[in-house]
Amino acid sequence: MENSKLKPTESELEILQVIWEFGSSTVRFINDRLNQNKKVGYTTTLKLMQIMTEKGILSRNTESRTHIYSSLITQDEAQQQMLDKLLKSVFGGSAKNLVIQALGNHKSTKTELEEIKKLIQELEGGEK
Amino acid sequence: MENSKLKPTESELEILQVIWEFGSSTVRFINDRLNQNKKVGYTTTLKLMQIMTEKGILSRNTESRTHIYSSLITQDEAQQQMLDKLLKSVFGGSAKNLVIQALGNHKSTKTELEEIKKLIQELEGGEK
DNA sequence: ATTTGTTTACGAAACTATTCGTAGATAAAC
DNA sequence: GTTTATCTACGAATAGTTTCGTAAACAAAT
Repeated sequence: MENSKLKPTESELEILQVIWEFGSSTVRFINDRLNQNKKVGYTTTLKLMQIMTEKGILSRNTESRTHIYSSLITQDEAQQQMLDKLLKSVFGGSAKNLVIQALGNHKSTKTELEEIKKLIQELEGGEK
Repeated sequence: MENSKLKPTESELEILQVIWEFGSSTVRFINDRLNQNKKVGYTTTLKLMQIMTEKGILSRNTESRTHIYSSLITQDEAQQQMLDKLLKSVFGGSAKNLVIQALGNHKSTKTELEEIKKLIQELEGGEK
């Protein structure tokens, strides 16, 4: 309920992704990771992470000289929030359309499809 | 293949949504629509639509004094593109996770769920 | 014809996001 | 202990987005 309004920017999401995948990290580690995809200066990443800390997206442990940053928002929260936004802004609020696009255009394994089917069964059971 | 790189901003999406829903429109019409949700000046909307035209997101018919704007990108294209981005940036590329979140947290009718199940059947049939 | 209203064009202000250079502190290497 | 490398802090430049005021052209109303 606290951070319900937080919407990470593009660059901030890239940083969050690293933390979500590898856990709390240093600026160095994250910057190295980012540089596997595109060139970005160390102080750029540092600055971004400092800003994110001010915004309440990250927290940091400053005990040692090299600070260690953690995410204050879970991947789940971010997923939920951004999905909501996309749903409203581009899919006219229809989850069905979104799901159909997602399934239709991105290969999913048979196992994955089975899992989704199972979920649908449960949902159908739960609703009247 | 032309506009594959176009990523509409927040405000631009709001304008596109109106055009997608009602078809080619004037600035006046779109601005009135937008003002049903939030206050926004006429010239603000005008300016945005002019910029969108420069970017190649909209085209316009200037025969009469009151210009008529059309979208150069379809809702489908926008959906596909933004879904891709969301998938990569927040869902680690897993369409399954995205679908599960979408279905789990947004009420869908039984009919909708059936349609999705049908789609999955087709997909399973098509794949080996 | 004059006033009033509507439209486009233009420019610039306000705000946000992104980038990085420089300086100073601390640690590591020698 | 001096040099070298690494780190944070800070400020500022750049770029992108959003906002709107003003002016000029034109149309409608009177």
